[in-house]
Amino acid sequence: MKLFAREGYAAVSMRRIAAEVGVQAGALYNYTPDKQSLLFTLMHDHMQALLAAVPGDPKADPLARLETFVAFHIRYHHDRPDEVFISYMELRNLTPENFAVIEDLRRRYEDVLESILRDGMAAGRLHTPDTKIATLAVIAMLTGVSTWFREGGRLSLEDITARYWDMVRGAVGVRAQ
Amino acid sequence: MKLFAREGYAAVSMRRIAAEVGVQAGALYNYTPDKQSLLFTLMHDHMQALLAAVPGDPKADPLARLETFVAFHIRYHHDRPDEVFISYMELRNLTPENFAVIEDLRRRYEDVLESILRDGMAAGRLHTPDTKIATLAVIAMLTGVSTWFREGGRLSLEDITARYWDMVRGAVGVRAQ
DNA sequence: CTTTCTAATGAACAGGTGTTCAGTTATCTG
DNA sequence: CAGATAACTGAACACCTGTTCATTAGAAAG
Repeated sequence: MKLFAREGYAAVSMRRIAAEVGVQAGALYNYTPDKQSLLFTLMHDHMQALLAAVPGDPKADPLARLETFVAFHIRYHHDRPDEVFISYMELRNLTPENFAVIEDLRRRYEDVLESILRDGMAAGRLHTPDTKIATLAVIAMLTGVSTWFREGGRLSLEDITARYWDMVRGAVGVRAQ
Repeated sequence: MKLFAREGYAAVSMRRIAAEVGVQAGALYNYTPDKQSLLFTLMHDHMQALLAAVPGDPKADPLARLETFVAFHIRYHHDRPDEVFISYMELRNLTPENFAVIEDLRRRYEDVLESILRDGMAAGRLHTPDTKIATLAVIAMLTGVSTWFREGGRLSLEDITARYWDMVRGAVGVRAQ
């Protein structure tokens, strides 16, 4: 995972992976049928864990759920930079069948946010003309944090989360109280 | 560019590039000193063209400039999917020196948006506690369009641009008139 | 201590990698 | 037309690629 994240799937050889864990290349094939499965397993495990971890209580207040989602997304992605990086960068190195599986999991994650936005609309707590577009925009915005945030900078992750919560509220038309 | 965008720098060989343009691999070296320069030139040209094309009249109304920037970013990136994809995905395949050059150009592009936000704040037309964070959030949000937008879908690029202009306004705290 | 089972090695396979360069072919100039 | 310049080929270099497999080493069980 470290090597794939740092240098990319195509640029890392099985021999390098083997050296990293202290064996010869042949030994890897006791654990994976091939290199492709290695990549797919990393991405699949990550997406499964993401879906299992995302909080989603349909009975709670939509705005509270939205705030929870924003904080969750930023924190979860921040804590797993390698997994996140691979899952966004190495999609094109998956076989079509494997790609379809990951795409489906990703869509299900997006659906969590879109449900929140739809419930928020129904409850009149927010106003956005297109919940699908808003979902994609919010996720792109939040995921962007992991491309530039580094510990020890001007702002803490809590500061960042507060700023993004402001921006998300504005973007999806939450009226001031 | 097509091959790098579609399959990735590391996965494409000089022989494949040569075949694509109808020559032998050796002939490519009449035009580029090495493969790395090929990648760097693509990215460098793209970033230079982007910076040359971005509209930025400092005397105009900040809100009008912001709307222009949003429409420009979406349109410009939509029209150059391969360049955009390479410039975001292949950063790690640049040598450190080349990476620094591209990073600098990217920062200069971000500065264009941040200037607009700062002027908007000074003019009291928008309200965002951190223009740097807002800049990164807005650019991530807008760039995300090119990862999912396909011609002929439910919405036209003009529809999308209108929705994103709504969301950007909300995100950076533009008060309703 | 021997047998059984698991796990790792290291060589081999068939092919691919970026890059160089002497030699050939094509194009342009006078 | 000949001469000069430019462009391209194709072989070569030294090495790396994912994957397989007979053989060896290590650990667990009886």
